[in-house]
Amino acid sequence: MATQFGDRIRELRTKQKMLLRHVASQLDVDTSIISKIERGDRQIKKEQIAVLAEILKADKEELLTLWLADQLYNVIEGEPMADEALKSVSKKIKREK
Amino acid sequence: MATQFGDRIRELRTKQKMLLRHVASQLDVDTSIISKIERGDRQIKKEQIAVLAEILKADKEELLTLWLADQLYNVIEGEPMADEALKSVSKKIKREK
DNA sequence: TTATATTTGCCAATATTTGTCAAGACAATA
DNA sequence: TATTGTCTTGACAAATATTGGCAAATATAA
Repeated sequence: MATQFGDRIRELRTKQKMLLRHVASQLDVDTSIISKIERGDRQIKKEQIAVLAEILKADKEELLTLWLADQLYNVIEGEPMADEALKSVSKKIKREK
Repeated sequence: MATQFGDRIRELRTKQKMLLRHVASQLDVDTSIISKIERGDRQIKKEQIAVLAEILKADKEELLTLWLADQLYNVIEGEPMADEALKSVSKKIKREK
């Protein structure tokens, strides 16, 4: 299962003609980790997102938003009550503002 | 930090004058676990929700929805991009239907 | 083919989650 | 005050999940 985050960072990387190992060495992990993250096999750790954004010269907030959306999706995937739960949370954070 | 789920099941339990140990023994866990779940100190396991709904004679879907909302909230709590991420996920699940 | 890039499966280390137990807080009441 | 029953809390161990590295397999390009 692909992730929005993974698809996006692969797009960013390949458009800049960077190799997995370029990203990997800067993030200080094995090449295979980046491969897995891009393909949605693994989730990147939240703290790594900002670093990755720098490496890819990408907007940190954009990547974080995509990552959050993936996390949210993991929670509600396949849940019949997903819609209700999402609405409830939306209301809650609006109240908080 | 209280949870919607915890608040609700405590309400259901006390209104029926059930004790923590009544629920605990039926769920086959220690009393302290139920206490913590009600107070939001711990998350209940998803598989336990249906069982708990039976114990409390509650609507399974209602409890599951509350639980999902709590999980979603955990993901986006304190995130500036929470709103965007939520919208993105809502759209995605609508497309899926 | 050869060389390079990416993917995949598996492993050990680490981190997180789960439940138990024991001690303590609290309220009701004898 | 002492006792009883309920609930709460923290420390701990066991079970589970996550993480990254390695090496082999597979793709891609020249």
